[in-house]
Amino acid sequence: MSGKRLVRSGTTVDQMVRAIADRIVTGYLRPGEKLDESSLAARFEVSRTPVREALGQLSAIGLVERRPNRGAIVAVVTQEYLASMFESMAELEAICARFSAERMTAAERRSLEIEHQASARLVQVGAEEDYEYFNTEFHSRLYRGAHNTHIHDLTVATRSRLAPFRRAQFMLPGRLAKSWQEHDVIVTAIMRGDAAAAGKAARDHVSIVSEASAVFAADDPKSVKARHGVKVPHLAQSRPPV
Amino acid sequence: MSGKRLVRSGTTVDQMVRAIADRIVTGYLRPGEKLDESSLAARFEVSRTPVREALGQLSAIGLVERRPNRGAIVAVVTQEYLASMFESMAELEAICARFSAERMTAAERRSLEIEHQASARLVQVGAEEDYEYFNTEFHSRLYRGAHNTHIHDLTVATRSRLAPFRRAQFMLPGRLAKSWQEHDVIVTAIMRGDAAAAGKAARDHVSIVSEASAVFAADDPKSVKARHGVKVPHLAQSRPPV
DNA sequence: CAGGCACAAACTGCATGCACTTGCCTTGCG
DNA sequence: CGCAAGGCAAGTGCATGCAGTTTGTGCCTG
Repeated sequence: MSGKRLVRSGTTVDQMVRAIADRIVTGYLRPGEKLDESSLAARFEVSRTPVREALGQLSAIGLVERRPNRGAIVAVVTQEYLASMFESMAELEAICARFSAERMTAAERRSLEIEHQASARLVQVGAEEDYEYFNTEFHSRLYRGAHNTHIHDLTVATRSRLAPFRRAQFMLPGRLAKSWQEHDVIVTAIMRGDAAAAGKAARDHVSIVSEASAVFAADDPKSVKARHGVKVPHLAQSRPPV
Repeated sequence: MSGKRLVRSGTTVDQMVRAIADRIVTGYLRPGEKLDESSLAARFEVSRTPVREALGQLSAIGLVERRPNRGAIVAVVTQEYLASMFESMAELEAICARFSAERMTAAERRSLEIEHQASARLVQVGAEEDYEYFNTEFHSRLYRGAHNTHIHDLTVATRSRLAPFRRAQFMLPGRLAKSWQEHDVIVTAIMRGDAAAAGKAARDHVSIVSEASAVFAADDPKSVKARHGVKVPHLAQSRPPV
């Protein structure tokens, strides 16, 4: 029984959405795990109603899967769907990088470069956790630098859905240096205003991450896709891992 | 009033989501319009609970906007955010077209070509409504042809959010012929397997539609509350972080 | 006469209650 | 011993009730 009042902002439903989403994105709740309304309600000391609404919203954005009359589970992502998300991510990042190369203000470019250089030290000392923070920040800058709110939203949403699978690559040796060098290519292209090169570099960067993570998919035949209706993933990203 | 929708599939909440989303996407409910829980509940002859849940889900996917303790309204899209959606749409369609050019099966290519040719007649006789059906079908084929479920989802979602604004262009004279010709460029590129050309053609196609529709945005807070003007630069139209 | 101020109506947000569905386990029968 | 039917517990889905908040209106005051 650790967290009760985790976040005090917003309505109870909002808090539930954040709390549950956070647990899914961070991997604390794993794909396929059952999400019992009563248990969650008891766990967070609220009634079932806000929990229900939260599950409905999470289902709408694709983080959980709801079977009518049969409860909700953390969305199971098939190998195939995971691959499609990584590929989408590569394309979305490529778009952001392209736009960033064309549209970032002088101030944005400066910040990007400065922060990027600052993170170089972390690579040398092998500060994984701290680097991760800079890494998240780096990508966020790219998304914002595109100066396109909707692309930003789509990218952030996709990124957060990939988060549980991305953490897999933490342990790969030499990843930090490699990541930094890839970032460096992107930054250089952006500073030059070379949209095409920035796009390509960003796409390649994600593709490499993808390969390192793909192993962790559950290639369950149960598909999370194949559903009707408007399904619009919209999820702002959660706080960087502390 | 168009009578209640007695769709028997799914739960009451699902029906509400579909019913309300439908009214928003088709423009029957307009941006800024208030969505009163009690009224909707009475209107559809259910209790407030499923209506509430539906509004929550629609809010999660961005179709409606919720102000805590102050009710829900159909999401108001600023000129700027609309532009960002159209631009995103162009990029997403470009991706789909590129992938389609590379990945469509022989059968998919054949169907695409056949249907496309079939719609040529409709242009000649000026059958707007019928052409619209083929147009939708055409784009859907592109999205599916990309063989990437997540990109498909993102694209469909974005498209549905743009639907209310897209309908504006119906009335432009000569649009049918122009649209068909643009489709033709895309089809030709896909048949050739020329990904780059297909992508460019698709992007241009959307861009043109965008110009025809942009006029219909509600960029000033005239019909809506002026309080919406308080916004942070980049997160102008974003929903509060989940 | 303008500008609050307070009260009231309306509405949202959450809790609770109840009916119905599902899955499991028992029990009876072949 | 296997299997099917029935009943039971657990859990979901929706309705309703109540408390807290917001908003509109009329009155009071300067």
